[in-house]
Amino acid sequence: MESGTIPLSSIPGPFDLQATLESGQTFLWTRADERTYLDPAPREGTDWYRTALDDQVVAVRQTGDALEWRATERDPTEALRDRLRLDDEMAQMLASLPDDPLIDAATAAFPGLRVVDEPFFPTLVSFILSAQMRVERIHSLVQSLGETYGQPLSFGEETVYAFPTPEELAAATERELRDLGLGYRAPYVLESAAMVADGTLSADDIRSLPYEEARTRATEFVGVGEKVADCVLLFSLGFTDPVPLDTWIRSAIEEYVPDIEVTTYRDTSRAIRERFGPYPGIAQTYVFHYLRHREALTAAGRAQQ
DNA sequence: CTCCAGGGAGCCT
DNA sequence: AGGCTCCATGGA
Repeated sequence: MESGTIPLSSIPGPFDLQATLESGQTFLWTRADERTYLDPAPREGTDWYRTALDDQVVAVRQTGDALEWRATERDPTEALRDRLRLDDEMAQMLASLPDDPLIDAATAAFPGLRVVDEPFFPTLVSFILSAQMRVERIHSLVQSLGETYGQPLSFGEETVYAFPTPEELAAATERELRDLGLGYRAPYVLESAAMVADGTLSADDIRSLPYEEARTRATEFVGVGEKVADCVLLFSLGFTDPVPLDTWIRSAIEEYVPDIEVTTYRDTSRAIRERFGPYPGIAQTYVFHYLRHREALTAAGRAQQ
């Protein structure tokens, strides 16, 4: 077992591991203590979060002045920098966001939240599952897929499962996936996994296109409409434009930006991106996380007084 | 019991 | 193109 630290001083701008991994962008990490999302972290830093990363198990936690890591085979620092976008100049990017009351409140509530850059296929499947599903349950199902179809990797005395490859998942049956609890999404996952496995549509096919064309192309996957396509582009393909228009963001537009008429996805997206520029996806990710937790934040604020 | 969840497919006009 | 309806499942 290897171990080491990444000093927070080497990361430009604020960084918040818990907010980054528990804000519904990625469902590939698990908290070692199995507590639920956004339960308070221990005093001396966050809990350990684990994932399978490049054929080894990596665990990270954040302390007062560093990211500590443990890995079964080799130093994962470079991979962590890529996935958690540790090299982004966050202070500069946050300062460049428009001066808007909602964005200001969201960035102030969780400074250090970063938009992740996770692998394409697990992200595609995760957000196919996300249709009409709570964040916590998406996480539970993604973990179940790993435990059922993914490769086991030892982590000390414990076992961590990699997310299944397209081939491994495409070999499942609809009956099995329905028994796992995927419901009507089971055939969507199977068909899209087969499309990736046989090369019908790849991450590179989508990545190379201009944003709106990429979004349309991604909807060729089964179970992927414009909203899910936006999530995949934002959280796994490096696009900074997507503003996934889910129920939270749509209601936020009606409440905070009433002059934007919510019509078609394309036109609403264009209008909100104009307001959220120059990094609409980052602004959206902050706003989504803030909206889902602002009641708790308000309650905590009252408790402190 | 009802209602709802980071929506999308299929079918209708 | 835009508007319906149905879709599984679990938790509040």
